[in-house]
Formats: sequence, C-alpha cells, structure tokens
Amino acid sequence: MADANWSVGKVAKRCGINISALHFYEQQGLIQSSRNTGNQRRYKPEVLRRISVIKAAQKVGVSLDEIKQAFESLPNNRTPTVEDWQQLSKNWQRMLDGRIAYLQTLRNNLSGCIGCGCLSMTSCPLYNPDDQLAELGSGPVLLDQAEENARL
Amino acid sequence: MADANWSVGKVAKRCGINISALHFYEQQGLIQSSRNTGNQRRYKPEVLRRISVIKAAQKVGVSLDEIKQAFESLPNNRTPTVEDWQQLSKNWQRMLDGRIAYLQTLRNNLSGCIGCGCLSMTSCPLYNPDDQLAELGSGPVLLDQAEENARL
DNA sequence: TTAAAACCTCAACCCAAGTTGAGGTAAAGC
DNA sequence: GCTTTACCTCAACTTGGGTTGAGGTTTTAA
Repeated sequence: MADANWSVGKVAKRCGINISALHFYEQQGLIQSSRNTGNQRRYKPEVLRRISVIKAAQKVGVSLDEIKQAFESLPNNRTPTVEDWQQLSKNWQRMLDGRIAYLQTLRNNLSGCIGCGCLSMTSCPLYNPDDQLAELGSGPVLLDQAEENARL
Repeated sequence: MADANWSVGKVAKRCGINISALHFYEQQGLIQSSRNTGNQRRYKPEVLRRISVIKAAQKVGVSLDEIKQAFESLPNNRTPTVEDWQQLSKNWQRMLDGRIAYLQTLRNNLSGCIGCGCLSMTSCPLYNPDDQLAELGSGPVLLDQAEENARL
C-alpha cells in the first residue's frame, strides 16, 4: 500500500472539505502530514479516517477541542485499530444519549412553559433541567416576591 | 400595573443576564425600551416574558435571528396573548422533534460506522441522514473506485 | 519548454452572541 | 451638597471554526 502519498487537493476533494480546512486541522493538531521535496503536504491514507471521524463527531456536536483530546487517547506508535476507534465512538455515544434526553425534557416543557407564562427563572421547569444548574453560576436573583408576582 | 418603569439593571438582575446583553438584544431588535428624561432605558414588564422566551429558545438551539423572526409574527398593536406565545412554542417544538430524531439517527449509526470503518462520504449512513443531503451542496466527490477501496 | 494548475505561508477577515473598557452623565443615599 | 452607584454610547475584543487573498513556488500537461 502506498504510504504518505495523498496530496491536499486529493484529500480535500475526497472528503468534501476545503483545503483551508485541512491546513486548519493540521494547525490545530488534529491531523498530520509529511512534506515532499518541494515542501508540499503528503498524507498517509489514515488521514481519511481521521477526517471522517472529525466530521462525524462535529455532526453530533463534539467540538474540535474535544475531538483532539479524544485523538490523544489513540496510540501514537501504531495505526489505530477497530477497537481503538470503537472506544472513541462509545464515549461520544454516551454523551449523545445525555443530550438527547436533555432535549426531550426541554421539548416537553417548552410549550407548557411558554404558553402558560410560568417562565420564571426561579421556578419554571424549563430553566431547571438537572444538568443546567451547574452552568448557571450564581444564577438569576429573585428580587422580591411582589415583583415575582408582577410578572406579565 | 406600572407601565414602562423597569430599569436595565433590575431587568438584568431579575433575568440573570448582563446589562450588555440587554443592550445587545435591543440593538438586534429583539426587545424594546423607552427612555426617561435622563435618557435611561425603561422597560415594560412585558420585556421579562420576552427575555424568558429568548433564553428558552436559545436553550433548545434557536438562533437570535430565528427568534427575531418568530417575534415578528406577534401582534405589534397589543400585548401578546397566551395563544400567541403558544403558537411560537409549537413551531419550535416541531423543530425540536426533528432535531431529536436526527440526533437519534446519528447516535445509532455512530458506533457502527466509526467502529466498522465504513465511514465513506458516499455510502456511510452516518453521512446521509435525510435532512443533511441538501446542506451538502455539490458535496464530496468520489474520485474512483480503486481509491475508494484503498480506504484504511 | 512553457503555461496552467496546484501548492506554499501568513495575515486578515467572517459569523454569532455577546463582553469589556473608556470617557462621560444621571440618579440615589447620606 | 456630595459621593457613590447606575446608567449612557461607541469601539474594540473574544471564541470557534474556519475562509479569503496576496505574493510566491512547484508540479503537471501539452
């Protein structure tokens, strides 16, 4: 099998992304290339799988930074195996399960809460799905109950 | 009921957002204010509901631009009713249903596709959930079958 | 051999959704 | 009356995920 002999243009066309994105991914440490004698990038075929995984992960909402971290858990002394890749995907799958559940909660509260007008930072179920509590920091402040009642 | 007498600081504290965000929303046409004699913003209580809806919508992944469009369907000659707000939320709920279904598809393909290595732009089910096809434009290009087979 | 196509680097720019800061005015509390 | 707090505007900055363009080099095809 030919080793590192894919040019940027071929990889880009093959993966349906721009050359600039390949440069960018390399700069971010997500993929690697070697250079030919004329300083042009040459990729091993392995890069195609990496790019596929990057795109798949992005689709499910994983950031480049998280993808990079995940890639760092891959072995760097050998080409990753099927099991290596499956481990990655399992982590993202768990995360996706969580996000789907979260969206379902929001979905089920949305109409009720927007419609009924209960939308209160301090009591509306829409604002208090479990996993959001930490994110809020000190959070909204209840000024006083008269004001709370004055809500439209 | 007191009319437009909420200051920017009170609204911000009450809603758990920064004053700068209120300025920003106003600039983007999502909320309105009047001014007192000293040029300071004064809000009608209705603004609290709007901000709640903005935050709820953002949580489910609606952009400010889409929120603005939705707000434009509200009556501008009277305070929106419960039915008006429920109509908004129904549209977003439909959208959410679609997104949840989409994520579920991705979820169910993720491990299989990443693990098995089928990740091909042209044939992998992960890349071709229905609603993504349009988004791809001319899309990735199949160079030739020998290359396709050469995938790691 | 020469023109075109592909490639290189680096800096600047794009979008969304705000935040930060400077320099100045208004309102509130003692 | 004075000081502190709240507010004003405007411009510049931030992050993520890239794209665009200038100016120059390498590779490929006729």
